[in-house]
Amino acid sequence: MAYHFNDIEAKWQKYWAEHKTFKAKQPQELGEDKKPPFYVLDMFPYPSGAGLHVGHPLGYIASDIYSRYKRHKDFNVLHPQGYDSFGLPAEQYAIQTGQHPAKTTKANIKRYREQLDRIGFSFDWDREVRTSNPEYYKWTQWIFIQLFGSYYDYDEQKAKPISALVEVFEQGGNASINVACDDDIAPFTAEDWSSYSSDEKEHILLKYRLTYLAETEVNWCPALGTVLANDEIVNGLSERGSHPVVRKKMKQWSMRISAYAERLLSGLDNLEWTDSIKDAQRNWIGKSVGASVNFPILAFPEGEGTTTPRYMTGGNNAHLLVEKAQNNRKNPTKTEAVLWEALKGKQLSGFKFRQQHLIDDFIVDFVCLKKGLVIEVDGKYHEETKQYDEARTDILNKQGFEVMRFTNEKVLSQLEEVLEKILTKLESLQDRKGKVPPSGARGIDVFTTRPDTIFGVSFMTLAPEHDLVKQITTPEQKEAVEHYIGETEKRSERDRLADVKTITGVFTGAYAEHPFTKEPIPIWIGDYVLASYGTGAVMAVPCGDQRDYDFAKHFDIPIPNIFKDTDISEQAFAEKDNTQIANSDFLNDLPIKKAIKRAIHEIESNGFGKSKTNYRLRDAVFSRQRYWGEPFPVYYVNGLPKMIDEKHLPLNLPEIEKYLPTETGEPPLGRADVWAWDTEHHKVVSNAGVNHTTIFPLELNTMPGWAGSSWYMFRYMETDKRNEVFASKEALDYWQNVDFYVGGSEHATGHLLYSRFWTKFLKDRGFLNVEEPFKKMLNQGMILGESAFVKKDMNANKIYSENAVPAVEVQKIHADVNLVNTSNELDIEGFIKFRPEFKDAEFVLQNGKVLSFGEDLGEASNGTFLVSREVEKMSKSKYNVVNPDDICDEYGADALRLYEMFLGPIEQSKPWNTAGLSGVLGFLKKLWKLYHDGDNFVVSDESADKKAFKTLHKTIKKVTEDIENLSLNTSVSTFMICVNELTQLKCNHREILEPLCVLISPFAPHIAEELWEKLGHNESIAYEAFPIFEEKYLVESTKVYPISFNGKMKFTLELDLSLSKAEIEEAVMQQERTQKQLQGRTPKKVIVVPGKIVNIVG
RNA sequence: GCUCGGAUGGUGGAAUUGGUAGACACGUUGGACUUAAAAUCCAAUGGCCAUUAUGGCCGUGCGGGUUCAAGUCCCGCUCCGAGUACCA
Repeated sequence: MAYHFNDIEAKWQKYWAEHKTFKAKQPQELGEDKKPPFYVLDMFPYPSGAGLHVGHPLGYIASDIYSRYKRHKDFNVLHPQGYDSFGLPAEQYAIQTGQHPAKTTKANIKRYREQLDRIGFSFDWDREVRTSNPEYYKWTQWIFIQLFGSYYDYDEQKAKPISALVEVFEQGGNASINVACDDDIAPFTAEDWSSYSSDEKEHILLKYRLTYLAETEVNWCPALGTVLANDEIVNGLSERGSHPVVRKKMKQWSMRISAYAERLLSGLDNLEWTDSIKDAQRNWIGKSVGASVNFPILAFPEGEGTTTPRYMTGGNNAHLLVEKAQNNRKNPTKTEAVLWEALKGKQLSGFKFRQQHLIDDFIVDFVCLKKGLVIEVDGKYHEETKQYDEARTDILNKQGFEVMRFTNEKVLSQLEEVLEKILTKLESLQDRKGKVPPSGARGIDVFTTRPDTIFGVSFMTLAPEHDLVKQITTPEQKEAVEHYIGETEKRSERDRLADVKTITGVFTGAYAEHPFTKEPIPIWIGDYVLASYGTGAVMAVPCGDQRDYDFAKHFDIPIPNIFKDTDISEQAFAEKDNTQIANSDFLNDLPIKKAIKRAIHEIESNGFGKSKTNYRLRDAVFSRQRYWGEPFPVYYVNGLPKMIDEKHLPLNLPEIEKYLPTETGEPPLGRADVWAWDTEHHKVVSNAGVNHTTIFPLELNTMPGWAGSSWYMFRYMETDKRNEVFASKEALDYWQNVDFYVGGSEHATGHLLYSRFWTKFLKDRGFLNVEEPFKKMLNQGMILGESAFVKKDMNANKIYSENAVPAVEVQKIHADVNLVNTSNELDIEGFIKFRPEFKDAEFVLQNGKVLSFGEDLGEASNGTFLVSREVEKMSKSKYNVVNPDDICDEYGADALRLYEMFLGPIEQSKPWNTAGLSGVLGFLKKLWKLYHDGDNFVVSDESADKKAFKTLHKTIKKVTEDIENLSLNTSVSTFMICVNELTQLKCNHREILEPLCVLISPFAPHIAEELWEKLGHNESIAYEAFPIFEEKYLVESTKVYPISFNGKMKFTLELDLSLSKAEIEEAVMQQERTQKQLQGRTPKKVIVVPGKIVNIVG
């Protein structure tokens, strides 16, 4: 009787579905049966319109094998499946066709289910979830409300209800709390708090909630009326339609995931995940330890009042002159000294003068900034020509300064007269115009991981977007700075990052003061500093940081060296080991690690800053301007968000006519007519009713794709009470978390991070009792397609077979792989139907024969047409998609399952080759034959011989180990070897074939069930005990020793395992072949490893 | 640049702690069966040189090293893949 896989597979798939064979038991159903739970989960698919290709089931097959194995091992296995059914493709399809996304999603799911069912997965479909079902997203909304109602306490490292924070505020304000919050919160006392209105209180609380509304910078495309993700922008234009994109601030919901940075990082240590995924998360979280330091800004001189014009009047190159000016001050000429004696300390009728002051790119001798009067004396520093003096005066005039010049002689001989002239002039002048500096800005906070290099600071750089930039920029530099900011705004963040080589920046004209040396430090802006990381400002240490170094070189900023015995003439010295600090006051001669500690100590004890840990992880924007997503359970009262009461969930997605944003740029939900919340009747009502007293507008954004997928693993745990709870306590206590998770590694920093975040949050608030969602994870590789190409003459309508290409320029064109057989022969007729544009083309066959349209293409067998093959990602656009349905039709589901496993290590990417399936199909046929004699099922009840037992137990051992290690490709090989050996032995004994059937059932469940039934069992094989390996069947008395000479194996020799080392050596040396190899030489050494090898050296 | 993987026949891959490199398949070649094809079965298949042989030499990306013995361990490269990126 032949192996009719189609009938067998259909029969058992039906059986499993009817008997609910794979239904997992809830704890209360277990009764006496105290099976331990085991939860195996696949990352649920997004049901796309394209259906499944042969690459998709790879992970599902692996997890299915594992699930079935665990059932054989007597676990209560939970192995569910569902659909991540909200998402962009359905919405885009809806925009194009007007079809409701729910409709297409439903159709896609139906198709997915049909395809999945054909492969024989042991899913418990009773627990299916769909993220777009209101009964599911009710709980996604519920979790959002819990997040809104929570804040994060850093001291306790957990989330707590917001009501606890209100109590803290009532008792002591916000001065001494250590909680996660926005960074722009003003301090307030308990009295302040009680004096606030409830709206004010709400505004403040919003800055502490774990999900909050905030102005976020987004890529806004006015033409498309939507926000674009970074990868939807190419060269500053939208990918679709090439419309301009601008950075725009929008009110968006954000998730305060940054609060969990430390726990997300430390939690990784205990997970059985691959190092590469853990590393990706560690990088993403990006913890760096260092210090935050405050650099005071010199813009606000003491004692001059707030009406005084700016102190800083230097130009773009002024930083180069600072040192010179200092020198000049220290070493004045005689004339300067005399005049300064008379001017300093507001002696001259209370007018304050400064000496050797920077204005634009000049150092002027004296200046009264209030009146804008410059006094210059001729001396050793002014040997310039008259022309130069005039040019200089001209520039100073343009900057709003009057210039008076006196000769040395005049000052020395007629000081009184000079002073009088100056005073007269001063009194005749209006106050110089200047912006009033704000009182709030006290300095620039920077974050550094290298506080030890603080004495190497020679400038500071702010991100162009930094709030302080506008405040500190001097009038002289205003134009340059504004121009620069304008230029950077035009570039998207991504472009900026891509173009690392070009060094750009501009001097603000402002100076900060070094906290230790009190020296002025020029403040620049540059786009190599990111507003989004740290404080958006850096203390630049060019000798120790390559980017600072490059910037300094480019703008000719000094590069002081603070590393002992290092050469920084070519590049910065960024190493942390084997060097000591120099030119750094109290840090001199300290090795770097000690210097860091000392520097932090000094910074803290002087009040310049404090030690700080910084994380790269940013809060996640949670709003999308889309239709096909979860609606927020939020309505707005006076612009303040309010949550809909939990009792009234779900808030269903409204119906709209078109799925595009509105004409006014609102998200698609802005098109809904019935989208207002009636707080009296607790229901959604028409927008017309909005009165802002009882009826309020609802949120128009929807949640992002990762909302629903961040908690679905817990939803599967519940069966009955799905409407009352997202999962009952009993169920959560029993199943705990996912024991084994299977999916692609592309979710390393998305889904896998967000679900860890939500799990931790739900645990903090007592809704879950596990800290992590997924204990062990397997990341399957991608199955690649073997694309087929024909070669077309670039200049003629001629298409060539692989080996018939003449010396002309050709172009490769994809041919659908379904038109190519396993020998790479193309079905030309099919190709013309597939690409009608070539219906008039000539086809040059392998033998040079030319076929063209009109001829009988069936005659193509007179010569073949071959395609060339190339491995590419499997995708519709490359016409290399292989449909699992076709494989099931032709080879069977069991063959498909075995083949996908047999291809290679599961985590590795590898090309699909349909031809290879004949190997596994042949194996299944051989397996089938073991149980049959011709057409009859024949199994002997006599006892099997030793060899058969040895083969069986060898197989049990290897397969058990392989499944545990997830080396599923080698277990398929092992089965092949086993069946080959048993065939050789003509073994048809029940005591061998029955365990073999169980052994193979996780891999090829249909054939196993069929054979099991034929063996006389009337229950499914699914819960049979897995065969246990017994050592005794493998015990050997002899070993075939490889005998090697100088490490090279020359021949083998079978020897008794009981022999001692000496006996083995003797036996080997007696061999004629040994003597032949030695050719009369005496071996220097003979290495004998009993049971392994003999090596003769000499 | 940084982080993590990887490189073995014509192809996918095996070799779990250093111990017979190439398991198991695909493909190819030859043969049997057949009117023929399919299916099935048998044999060969890393390269080179031999062929009277149970024969010799070379072989796991490249160059060194450790060892009786290296695909496996160490040092230095090259190339490929993935992730991430001016992270201060």
